[in-house]
Amino acid sequence: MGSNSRLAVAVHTAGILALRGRQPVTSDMVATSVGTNPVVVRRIIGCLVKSGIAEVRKGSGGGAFLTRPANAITIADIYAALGEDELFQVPSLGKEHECPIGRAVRPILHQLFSGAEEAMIGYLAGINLEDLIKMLGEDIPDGICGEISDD
Amino acid sequence: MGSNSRLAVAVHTAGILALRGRQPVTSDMVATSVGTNPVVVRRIIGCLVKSGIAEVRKGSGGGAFLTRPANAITIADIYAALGEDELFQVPSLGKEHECPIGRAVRPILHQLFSGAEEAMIGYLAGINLEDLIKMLGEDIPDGICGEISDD
DNA sequence: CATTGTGTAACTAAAGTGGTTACACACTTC
DNA sequence: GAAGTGTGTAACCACTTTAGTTACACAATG
Repeated sequence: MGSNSRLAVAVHTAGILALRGRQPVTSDMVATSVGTNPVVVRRIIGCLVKSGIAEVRKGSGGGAFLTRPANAITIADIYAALGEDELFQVPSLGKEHECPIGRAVRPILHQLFSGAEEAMIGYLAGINLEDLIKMLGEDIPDGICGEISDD
Repeated sequence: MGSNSRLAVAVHTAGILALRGRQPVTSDMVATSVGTNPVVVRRIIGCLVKSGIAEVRKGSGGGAFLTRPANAITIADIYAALGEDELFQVPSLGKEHECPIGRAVRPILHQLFSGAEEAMIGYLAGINLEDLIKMLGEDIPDGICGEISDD
């Protein structure tokens, strides 16, 4: 694709985990809700686990759940968990035959782009999972895809 | 690649045009400075022209030049000129078998992601080509890759 | 009219994602 | 301990995007 829907899947996943509290959620359930494959979800959840946002219990009755309360997890945390490359790349040049302007511009571009990325991350840092759930509003159903309601 | 170095090329290109003022710059010259192919540069310049930032004169002695003073062109203008997709995509789901949460989450994600992109663009809008040139500092040489100095 | 430079098409190559299948391993539960 | 459940991960395919390159027609200068 080239286009990143990874963050969408990750936020969606984390949102579900937040809704379910300490109830473990299987990758199958999340996949059904997101509309993708369980393996795709597991790859994302793996990122969340690696950065300490989520935890996974294996075996029967297992699944993933958040390690922190929803209001202690920002979207920026989730973004960082994915470990994406920089938004904009500055192509590296050959060492020799380089234009002096070309050489001078590159560090400026780096600075510029990292500033832009910071700005974006700053925005994401201002929203946490609890906010997200609140934004979902009243129409949150009790079950994920009708499969489960609660114990 | 998947990674966007297009913005880097575009900003680099626009920077050179800004440095050269009304002197037309050929795609060959820019390509040498950027370290890429003239065609790649022409594709980028085409975007700049389409959005009114630059103009192109064909034929001998021709090339591209900016239509506005450098301080009237922000990096956000250049970013917009490229016509990139949204930074983060929200995957579209099949219509039927959709989880109610899945359905509720998608518009929230859209809102979230466009907010993030706005934040980034806002940052880019705060920097114009004149700022960029100033950042280059004193070590701006007089020529692009030593080929030309001035008329 | 010759030269120069753009615009564009066409093709190749490389990389990232998503989707899928398959299977070993861990953990729970009985 | 045995069975069942769910994860982790590898392997592979399909698709998309981008960069790079060659080639050539067309426009404009001089």
